[in-house]
Order: sequence, then structure tokens, then C-alpha cells
Amino acid sequence: MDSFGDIIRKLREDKELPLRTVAAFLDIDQAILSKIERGQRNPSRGQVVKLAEYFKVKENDLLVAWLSDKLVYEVEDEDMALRALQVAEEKVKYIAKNKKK
Amino acid sequence: MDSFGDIIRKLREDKELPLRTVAAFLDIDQAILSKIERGQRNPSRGQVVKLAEYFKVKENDLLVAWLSDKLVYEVEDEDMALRALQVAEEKVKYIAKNKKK
DNA sequence: TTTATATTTGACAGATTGTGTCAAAATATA
DNA sequence: TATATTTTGACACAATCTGTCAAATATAAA
Repeated sequence: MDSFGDIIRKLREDKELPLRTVAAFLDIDQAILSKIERGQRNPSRGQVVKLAEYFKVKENDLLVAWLSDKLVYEVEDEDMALRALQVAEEKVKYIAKNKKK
Repeated sequence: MDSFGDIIRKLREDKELPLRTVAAFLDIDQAILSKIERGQRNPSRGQVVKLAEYFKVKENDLLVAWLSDKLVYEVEDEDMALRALQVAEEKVKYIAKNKKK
């Protein structure tokens, strides 16, 4: 069950690239990338998109990993976490359905 | 598919109370409560708990409505919304399982 | 219509959180 | 040792959050 940080750390280490290089591509300090990889900072949506481009992986897959991390963070210390996620799913389906019309 | 705001607006209107009265109990300006009821502001967790107490409804039910609203807000204009919610569910289950040990 | 009450709106202020830089400390590698 | 890499924390600035307030709007009563 990899978090977003785990995923991009693996991608980077597989290519044996230093933080410095990837961070330069993202146009941020390597300190931030280090923190992103260890889940101490939340990347911006734009950074996620850039990372997908950089590592040539599906943008949507990375976006799902990133978004789901944010959702988990939002509910993580709530007893009602699972119920809330399930209700949110219903609400999203409901909204999507009524948008089509 | 009622949002948190819809729920508390109904509770308040059923009892024919003005915003002023409920807002005073929450110790905030009525303007904020008005915005909360129409989904323009996000209440704090503490306010949700107070509202459950005030209207004598199950705290957890209100918390679920509130939390799920926040989750929907977080993903609402993402194509990957549903996938992200589903992955988040798996992650939450995974975390809960490994916490027990 | 007027008058009174309730709700909504938007400008504003202060507190909090987010986003990034930087340099020093810690860790790993040669 | 030296050298490269990663991690940490202090800091600054920007952005968002949380609430107040007063004016505008809507609703209801006389």
C-alpha cells in the first residue's frame, strides 16, 4: 500500500537520480522533494503532473495516489473515517449523475 | 443527498429558530452560520459537535455528514474523484488493520 | 405601504497554515 | 578521511482560514 511519496521515491531510486536533479526539474529546493517523498509535505497538483511527465508514468495513476493520500490525511484520526469515505463516494456519484443531465 | 448545511438548516427550521439563537450557542456571528448552512463555509469539528449537542442528534451522524462533505470538496473537480476515494478506502482499511497489531 | 425581523453579502482584520529558501547536521559512498 | 546526498529546522513571504461588522436584501406583520 504505497503512498505517493513511496512511489516517486522508488521511481527516482530506480533511475539512481539524486534529489537535486528531480527537484531542479520541478523548480523547487531538494529539501522540499525530500519531504514530499517522506510524506512530510504535500505536493501541489502541478508538481504531481510534472513528476508524471518526468518519470513517464500515467498522470492519472499518480494523481490518484496523490489525491487518495490527501483524503486519507483528512480523515486519518477520525473514527468515522471509513463511513465518511463511503458517504463521500455516494455523494460524488450523485453529483456526477446530476451533472450529465 | 443532503449536505451538512442542508441537515442543520432543516433542524433549525423545524424548531423555528433564527440563525441568531443557534449562532449564539456556537459563539459565532450569525453570518458565519448562514454561510455554513449554505455550504459557503466549512464548520470546525468543534462546531459540529456543538450542533449535535444543541439539536440532540447523534454526534457521529453529523460528523460523517461533515467529513464526507469535506472529502467531496477535496476531490470534486477531479476526474479521478471516485478512483481516489476508493483507493483512500483501501488505505484507511490497511492502516486500521496494521494499527491493531 | 411602512415597520420590524431575519438572512445574506462582502469588506475587512488577525491568526493560522502553506510554500519555498537556506545552511547546518546527519547519513551514505568512495 | 573526503565527497556526495539526504534530512532537519529556522526563517520569510504568501495564501487561506476564521471571525466581526455593517449594509443590502428578503420575509412577514401591521
